[in-house]
Amino acid sequence: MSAQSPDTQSPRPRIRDAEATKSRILEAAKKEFAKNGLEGARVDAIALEANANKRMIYHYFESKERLFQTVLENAYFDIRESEKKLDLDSLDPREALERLVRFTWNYYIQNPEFISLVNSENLAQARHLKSSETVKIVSRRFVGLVDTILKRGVAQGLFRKGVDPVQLNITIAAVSYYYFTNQYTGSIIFERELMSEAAQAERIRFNIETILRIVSL
Amino acid sequence: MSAQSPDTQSPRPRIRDAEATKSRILEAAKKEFAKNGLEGARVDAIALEANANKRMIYHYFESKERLFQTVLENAYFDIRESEKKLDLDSLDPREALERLVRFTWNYYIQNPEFISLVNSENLAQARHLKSSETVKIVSRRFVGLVDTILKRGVAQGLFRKGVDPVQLNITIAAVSYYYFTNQYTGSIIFERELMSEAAQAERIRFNIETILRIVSL
DNA sequence: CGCCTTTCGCACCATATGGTTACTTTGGTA
DNA sequence: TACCAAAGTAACCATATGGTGCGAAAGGCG
Repeated sequence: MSAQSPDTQSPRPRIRDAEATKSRILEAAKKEFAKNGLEGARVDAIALEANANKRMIYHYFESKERLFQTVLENAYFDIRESEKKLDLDSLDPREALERLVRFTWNYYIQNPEFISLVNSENLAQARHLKSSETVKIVSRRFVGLVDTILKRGVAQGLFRKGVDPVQLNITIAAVSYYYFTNQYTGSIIFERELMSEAAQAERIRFNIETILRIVSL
Repeated sequence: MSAQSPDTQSPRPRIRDAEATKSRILEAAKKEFAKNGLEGARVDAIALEANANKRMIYHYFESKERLFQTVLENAYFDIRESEKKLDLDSLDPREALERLVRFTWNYYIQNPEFISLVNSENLAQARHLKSSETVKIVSRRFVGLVDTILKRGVAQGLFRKGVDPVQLNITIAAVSYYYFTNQYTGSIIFERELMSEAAQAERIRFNIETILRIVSL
């Protein structure tokens, strides 16, 4: 990089961009909260990582707690947005379920912060989510997704009747979520490298089979 | 309460009981770590709850980190001890699986700290468990449990062949564990009281059915 | 009984942490 | 172009926190 000016100590002109700064803070906060939990996360570390001044965090987000809340709400919003793009209604019900199971897995892989954030929120007894209307709204659509698939499967004589869509939903999340969130203790207890490519492929297969067996006649 | 003596400020004679003190500290630590996580837990709070002096914690356990490690190892030891008492080998394979699923559920209900401790340890990337030989040993027996049931089921023509006992083990834990650890966010997202007696009974039923469907022919 | 190891308690420390005060700089606009 | 609200910075603060130094008392043992 060449010298921009012959200044003795060019105090690089501060760029004013509120949106960019906010977004850098949010990204850094997501990382830090995910890595160290709500209590373990350090506001100074977030400021540093975001390349922002700590004061800005309090300026835009009021407190560490509220920053966490914003990060969490965004995380829920993002996963539900991704689900919207799945277009499951055009698929055979069995394939739709399989795609949903695969999607869940891949989302956790690509967004490892999500699980950790949710864990932190549960440790906090969901006190940040209680007041969040957005999360409730986006979640409703999500539950409807599986319900529709189930109904279509039953109508086509592919699935058995009486499967509770909420229980199925929970189970679809559970079989992937548990695997990831307990990957460290799991690898020790089962004396098996759970995160290798081979192990992952095997687990996805098993999960798809599990979910299809739940709904099968 | 009557005055025990006419002393001006009877400094109640200190009772010396190392084992009792250690055990009170461990119990208090389990509670505090489970409630607030490894980072959120406060050593002062543990001392207070244990009715012990903070100095004793460092005397017996060296550091907060090592105290956590001890609590965690004990927790794993306890759950494996309980499983030993299940006597699954005398049961019909299907009933053995059902009993194991029920046991897992009940254990989490009766020992809510367990899940939270394991979550904390995974946030810490299992760094406290890595050096623990005891955990590895007691875990081995645990995996063998399901393997035996599966083999017996296959031999009796009740279960299909080729089910990986580790995958099944993980799934048995997953369907209960996820439900509990995400009970707070879950109740919001699914807009349903997940911890009512009725909801719990329904979930146990669903879990048993899920596990039996995985192994069925 | 007197000794001495172990258990226990108080006061204290260095540091880290969430949060704030007070100030400077930027850049859109009247 | 001068103004001023908003964006940004640095130094600072009160407090909480994990961890210790050191002395006192308990009680088993010779």
